[in-house]
Amino acid sequence: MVLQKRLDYGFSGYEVPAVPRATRSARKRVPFRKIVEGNQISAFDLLATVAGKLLDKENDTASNYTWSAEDQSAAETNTVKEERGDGNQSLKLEFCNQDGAKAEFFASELVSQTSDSNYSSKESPSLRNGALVATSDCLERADAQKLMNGKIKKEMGGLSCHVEAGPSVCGTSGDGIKPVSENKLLMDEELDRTDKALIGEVADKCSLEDALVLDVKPPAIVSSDGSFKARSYGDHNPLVSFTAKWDDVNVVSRDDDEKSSGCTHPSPLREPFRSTPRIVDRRIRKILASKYRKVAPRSKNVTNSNFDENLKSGYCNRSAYKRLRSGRNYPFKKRKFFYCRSESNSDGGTSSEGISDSSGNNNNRSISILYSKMHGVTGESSSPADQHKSFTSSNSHVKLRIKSFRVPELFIEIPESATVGSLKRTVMEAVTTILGDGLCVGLLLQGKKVRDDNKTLLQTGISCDNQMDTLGFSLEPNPSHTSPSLCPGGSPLKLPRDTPLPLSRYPANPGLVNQVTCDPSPEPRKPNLGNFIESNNGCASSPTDMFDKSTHESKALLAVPALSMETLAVVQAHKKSKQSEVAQRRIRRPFSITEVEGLVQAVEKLGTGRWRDVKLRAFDKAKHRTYVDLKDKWKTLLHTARISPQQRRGEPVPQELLERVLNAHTYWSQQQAKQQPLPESCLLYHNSTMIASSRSDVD
DNA sequence: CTTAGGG
DNA sequence: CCCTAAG
Repeated sequence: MVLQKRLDYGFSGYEVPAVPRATRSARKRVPFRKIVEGNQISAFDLLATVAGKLLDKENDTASNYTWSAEDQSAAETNTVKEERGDGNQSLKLEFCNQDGAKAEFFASELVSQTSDSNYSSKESPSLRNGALVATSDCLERADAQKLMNGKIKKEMGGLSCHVEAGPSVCGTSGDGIKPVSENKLLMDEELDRTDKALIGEVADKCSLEDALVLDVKPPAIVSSDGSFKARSYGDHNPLVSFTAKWDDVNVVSRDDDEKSSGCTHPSPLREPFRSTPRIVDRRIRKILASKYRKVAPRSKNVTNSNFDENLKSGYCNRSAYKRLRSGRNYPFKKRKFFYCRSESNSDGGTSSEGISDSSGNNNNRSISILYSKMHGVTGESSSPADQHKSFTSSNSHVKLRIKSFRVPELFIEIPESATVGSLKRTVMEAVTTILGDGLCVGLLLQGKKVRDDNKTLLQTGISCDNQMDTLGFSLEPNPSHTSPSLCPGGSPLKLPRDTPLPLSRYPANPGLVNQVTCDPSPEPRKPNLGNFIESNNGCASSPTDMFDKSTHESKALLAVPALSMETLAVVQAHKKSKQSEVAQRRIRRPFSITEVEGLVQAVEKLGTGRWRDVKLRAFDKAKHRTYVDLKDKWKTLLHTARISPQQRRGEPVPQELLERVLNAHTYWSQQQAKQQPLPESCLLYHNSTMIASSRSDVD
């Protein structure tokens, strides 16, 4: 069974620009939180939710308008259209992604006003609140994304698994997740009076799970009998399926005239569900024709928009297999952690071990940072005036501006000897796992950007003794992924200076810029610098000693992005015995000439098939060089020696060494060939040509 | 755990 | 550098 990856993210209080209509105020702060299945956040999801919340508050005069936005990151085309019918309003959001999955999202205005409370109160209390409903015409797909309204969840009682907003869930480990109440407090501070009132209203009206938490994407299947089946992933009940009759599902039903009929009614649907796809198709085609091509197709991201692709079940399975297969932890291979952690729902248990587990017992001098605050900041965005302009310049298009967001609980442990670049990459990897590609991470230290990726953290001034609150990370659009044409209107996303926001969880849009400031970690740090010196001592005789004085052997980087409390906990449960399981790709440490010299020498002596001996002989004290590393280095050396000098990169290896590499290789190949009887054909070939020539002077 | 190779 | 199949 494929376990779904779940991602919990949310925003609160980011600004939504004015719906292009004069009667609407310039911007609305829209608090919301939502959870999706899959690890890809797209503007699509964002938009759907935002739109829903936006309309929640937009109860003014009925008039049709259309607005849309395009997701820069995922090459999805989003169209948001408001429809009105029966005096109720609904918002429809259409999108399609590359692989043809099409879905429609409906954000129905269901906030109960006094006028419509007559039907909503009893049979479906949750319908009183804003709900987001989606349909999909890819029902066959196991990963078809569905939206359910709050009612389903509510009726399932304990299955409303995504109500993580509650302090009981968020605050368990006391490691930086703020209870909602506190968040709300912060939120309020951020808002001006008007917005404050607005949010208060919403909060009052909606329960957490119905309004602030919009549970958007549980995989669902619509069976032939018209019942709506969905799987819900409970905190403690990983895969619980339940069904609900369509009658109970609040779906927007539409006719071809595109008028909404009864979208806000909990009453039975009049229209067979199957009729929807047809309409969808039509619309999708339209969208495709008009807009889709404008979105620069970036294949990688595009594919990532497939939720099921992000399940990476393959990774997980393989990793599990590996864990079973061997218990080694050397070299550290923990990368898969990122891919597997959230699937581990099947482990079921949540754990209170928290992250402390992961950093414990680490004797390396490392900085444990608990990034508990992330808020956006941008230096590059234009002036507020420009931004405002960009929002209002083009009618019928919505430009979302996320003022800030926060990625909670990005836990990172990294040696001081690590480079800034590796730190960035570590953070990036953590974040990317959540967001998908399209972002890069910037590092700010005391407000200044740290650009030199090659400086070590120590050199940069990031050390144990440092106040971690001076450190900041920024999520920036990946330069290689820039696609200027964000929306038909042509005005790109502008990102303003931001203010920290509370409830927010994960950012959704690669067009965004945000910053991460990190608090001092509650984790016990390991500030014993004594070993530092030692670990590089006493190896003066080895060729590797000249190298890398500044780096002590570093435990692999460790980054634990927090997806949610559950996933975090699951991870902990997973590796109770192996704390170091969570780590990162090792730092790249180019071989110095001295090291190459030592390697060549050892191989000349020992041959190419005895890497363990080579390691022992020449790199015994270089703990970061494994025999596999040496083997790999030899491989690359050989390659380097064979290519033209122009094609070589990196620190040039003396030609003399390269020739020794070649000679040693041919010699030992020959030795090997002598021992193992060759096929006759080979024998003939070898005898006649190459062998004799280059075996002379080795050893 | 080591080797050998592909990624 | 990582990952894995094979010894």
